[in-house]
Amino acid sequence: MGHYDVKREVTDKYSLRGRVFHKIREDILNGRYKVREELREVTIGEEMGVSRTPVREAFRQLELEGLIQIVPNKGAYVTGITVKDVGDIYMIRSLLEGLCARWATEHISREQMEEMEENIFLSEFHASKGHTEQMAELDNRFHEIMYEGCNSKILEHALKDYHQYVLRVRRKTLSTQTRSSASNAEHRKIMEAIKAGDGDLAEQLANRHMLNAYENIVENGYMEHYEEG
Amino acid sequence: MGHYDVKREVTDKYSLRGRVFHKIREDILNGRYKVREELREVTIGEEMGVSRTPVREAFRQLELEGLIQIVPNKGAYVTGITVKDVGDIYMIRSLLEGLCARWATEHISREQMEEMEENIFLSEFHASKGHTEQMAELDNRFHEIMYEGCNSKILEHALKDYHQYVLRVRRKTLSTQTRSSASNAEHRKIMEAIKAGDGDLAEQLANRHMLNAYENIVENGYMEHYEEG
DNA sequence: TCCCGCATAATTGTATACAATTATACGAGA
DNA sequence: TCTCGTATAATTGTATACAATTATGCGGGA
Repeated sequence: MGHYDVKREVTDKYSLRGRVFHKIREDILNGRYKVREELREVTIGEEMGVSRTPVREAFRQLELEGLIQIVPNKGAYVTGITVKDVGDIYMIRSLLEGLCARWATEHISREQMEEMEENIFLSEFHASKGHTEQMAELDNRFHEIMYEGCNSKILEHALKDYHQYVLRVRRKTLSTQTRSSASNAEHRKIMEAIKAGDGDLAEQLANRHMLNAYENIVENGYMEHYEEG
Repeated sequence: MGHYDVKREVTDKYSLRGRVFHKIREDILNGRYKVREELREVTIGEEMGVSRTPVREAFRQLELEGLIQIVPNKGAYVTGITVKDVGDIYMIRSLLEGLCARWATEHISREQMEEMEENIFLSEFHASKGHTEQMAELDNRFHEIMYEGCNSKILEHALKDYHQYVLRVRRKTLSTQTRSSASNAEHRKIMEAIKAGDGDLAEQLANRHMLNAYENIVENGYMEHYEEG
């Protein structure tokens, strides 16, 4: 997990290596590359019209992110997210989102607070209309606002990382109306606790929010196509 | 992070990139390269008698480990840890080490348990002799055993990351006799809780262990030469 | 048929050449 | 003297060539 440095994350996209990195990452998260699939340097290079050099460098980064595994002199293989991994991540997130909510209570800016309120307002509107796509987008954004509002680059980066990592599962989860509405209600309560300056409550609610999301995933069998763990 | 992992860690050291990676890493942690110092590809390559290619790949890995920062088209700079970063990491670690201890209680293997007991035995021996170097090494190892024993690749990865990240501070901390002894005592209690199968207690103790370590750092001003946050 | 060994191909590891970008130095003009 | 612009050097980014390693296929022998 790379720490901090927002600047780089942007600039990176304009180098070939950065583009290769982001593309492979997306392709893995979107399921284009299957688990255990071997990624060849030349093949990917040809696909993107670049040489092996930037591809190799991207591989090294992807390995440290845990998305692929490089066996020396052999190749790069897509690592799978197991059912257990998803569970672990939700447990970890439960703790960290709680901490994040607590810190956000202390450090969130006026603008961020306003965006959060607006986010919930909009979510409730789209919920009443059944706009699942927008709701999913707003749900993601709610968490990002909180990450940014906690005033900790380290925690923000860690949470964004995990958030990304379980994106495939989340997309499915939020497509169901009932969970999405429940999620909205939980967001509102978290927001209100942050606004009221009640750090303990905010932490507890954010904590519970993650556990609820995970329970929903398990109950509905959204992980059925993941690896056994 | 599957079955190939161990092989790679070993083989890695016999590739040029692996050697470069480990050497730079050591040099940064040992303070040979100062914060904000620029690392040049050719210079390091010449020092080690290799070309830029393996050096560049090592840089990409070091960046994700958070030890250096690469500014596109400019260079690689040794990153500084801010005082706030260290604090944030210890708060995050407090939560995650707690979770790790709880999970270790449920999943630690017989061999790992034995190594943990041996670790504490040895630590106490070296403490009585005043061998600070060995004590620091054993302290690090204690945590790694717990990380490995929690049976979660995700959590293990995250904790090893943070562990490594604050290593520079830790080396100073553990060089003081008093904290080191206190740390030993806390390790023993954690180990006993794990062995007794008391997950709640193990979590609580591991939690407290991190907070104590952090308090010690703050009280003794070990972060005075770090960046302002 | 099965298994071994060797030649060949495919793939990764490293070095080098060249392109693009950024830093530096120096002189002209005010 | 100071500032700006340009030429030059230094450094990183990418492509390509070659070396080392690993995979593949085929023939011979039991």
